[in-house]
Amino acid sequence: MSSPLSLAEENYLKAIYHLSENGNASVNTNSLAESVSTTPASATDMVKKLASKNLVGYQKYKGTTLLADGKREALTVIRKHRLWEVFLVEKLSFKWDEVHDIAEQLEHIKSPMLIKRLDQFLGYPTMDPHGDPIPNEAGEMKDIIKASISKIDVGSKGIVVAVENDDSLLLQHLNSVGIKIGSKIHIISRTDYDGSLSVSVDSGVPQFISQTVADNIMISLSEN
Amino acid sequence: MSSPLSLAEENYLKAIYHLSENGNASVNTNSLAESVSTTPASATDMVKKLASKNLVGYQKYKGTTLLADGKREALTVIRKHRLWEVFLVEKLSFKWDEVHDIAEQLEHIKSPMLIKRLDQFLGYPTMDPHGDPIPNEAGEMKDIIKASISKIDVGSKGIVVAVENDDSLLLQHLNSVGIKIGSKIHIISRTDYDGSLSVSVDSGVPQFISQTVADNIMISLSEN
DNA sequence: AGTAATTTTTAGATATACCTAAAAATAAAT
DNA sequence: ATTTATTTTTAGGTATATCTAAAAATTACT
Ligand SMILES: [Mn+2]
Ligand SMILES: [Mn+2]
Ligand SMILES: [Mn+2]
Ligand SMILES: [Mn+2]
Repeated sequence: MSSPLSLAEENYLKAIYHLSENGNASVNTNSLAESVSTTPASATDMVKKLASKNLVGYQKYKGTTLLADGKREALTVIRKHRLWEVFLVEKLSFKWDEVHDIAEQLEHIKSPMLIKRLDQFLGYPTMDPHGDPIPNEAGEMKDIIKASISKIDVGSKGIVVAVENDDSLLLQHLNSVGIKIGSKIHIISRTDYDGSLSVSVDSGVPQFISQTVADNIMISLSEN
Repeated sequence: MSSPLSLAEENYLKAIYHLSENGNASVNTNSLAESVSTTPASATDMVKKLASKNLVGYQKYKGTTLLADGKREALTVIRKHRLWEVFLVEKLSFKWDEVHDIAEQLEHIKSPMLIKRLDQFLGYPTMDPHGDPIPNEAGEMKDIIKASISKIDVGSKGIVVAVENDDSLLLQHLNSVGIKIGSKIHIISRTDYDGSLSVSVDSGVPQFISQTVADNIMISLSEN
């Protein structure tokens, strides 16, 4: 039916998806243009083309919304992007912050079979190295909770997505415990009396974390 | 210095490399056009552009030759293509004959680090799943010998690249021994008296192969 | 050598995805 | 309610990589 999408079309759909907070809100032309690093004039051109393919809804001066097909395409690209990021970090030992640009290229490879096999090879991950959820083939993804580890159930596993304090003493301390953005955290136990935690970092031996420190560590975990 | 090559430019350079038998001979416009599935007019246009970038030598009506820079670029693309083919077969369980089209896309991903890491992840392979040699970072590759397993030293390992006989009884027999195009063969021992062999197929238990059968099995192995 | 066949190049167009500059519509401010 | 500022669209172009049709050069054949 529809010709395969070009790299540019895929990037626009993905940008619209992100800017519309998961495909709900309407996106204005200037933000879209900025998001794909182009001019508003070019964005208008592209949005018209996407509208003619029934991927987005568009009315002059009124913004752009994803239609069902466009949302599906966007989620497919996001799925590929995040799966490749997992591959790069888990299999090729890239760091958390080195993978985005490579994934921006890999996300456009066209082969449903490749993605199926990659997903299997990676053990069907539900979260990427940045703590963002990976859509399944149907475009569904688990809800992701982002919260301080001082407020999360014992037994939970997640990825450090932020440290809410740039005190260099704190950062040095985290360094000594091996906690950094992208670390995998497993909450082993909590002492109710003082709120201190025992956590495993990147599958290592349990580490003691005081509540003061725990308050600053934000992790991302998928519900269920 | 030079702007990154486009996908089209990379494909032309690769085609010129293959058509010129490894960058030596000169390539005529019609074959080049056919090889990249385009018209001779388009090939002429592209060859002019590549010549202006000093990647190929070109004189009207006299054909095209790879220059040093063009050959280097071609070999980089071929290296990437073959490494990705190994990845697809070894890690994602694709069949020998399913990987080419996907590798045609993956070969254009731009990231020297990615290829370095991929190479390491794969254990620095020297041959792709089709028995073709993988150039190293400097563009050098091992010589590949293609010969019948009845004429190859005990201890050698290689990949089945052809079966020189389409007798259905032979093919059925090979099937029962698990030998097919792309199989990894390890020659365990040879009985001098009748030329029969004991070989391991895809790292399995040793199999008995008579000389009559062995004569028909062509494998590809890297010299060293 | 002269003609015919083939190969290759040029000329002129098309589609994609950009751009700048100007016009039009919408939103904000007085 | 005007005026002003911002956003968005249109108009007109550019670069890449294609195409077809026609011209030119080379090669092959009597
Ligand atoms: Mn990313
Ligand atoms: Mn990510
Ligand atoms: Mn191939
Ligand atoms: Mn190959």
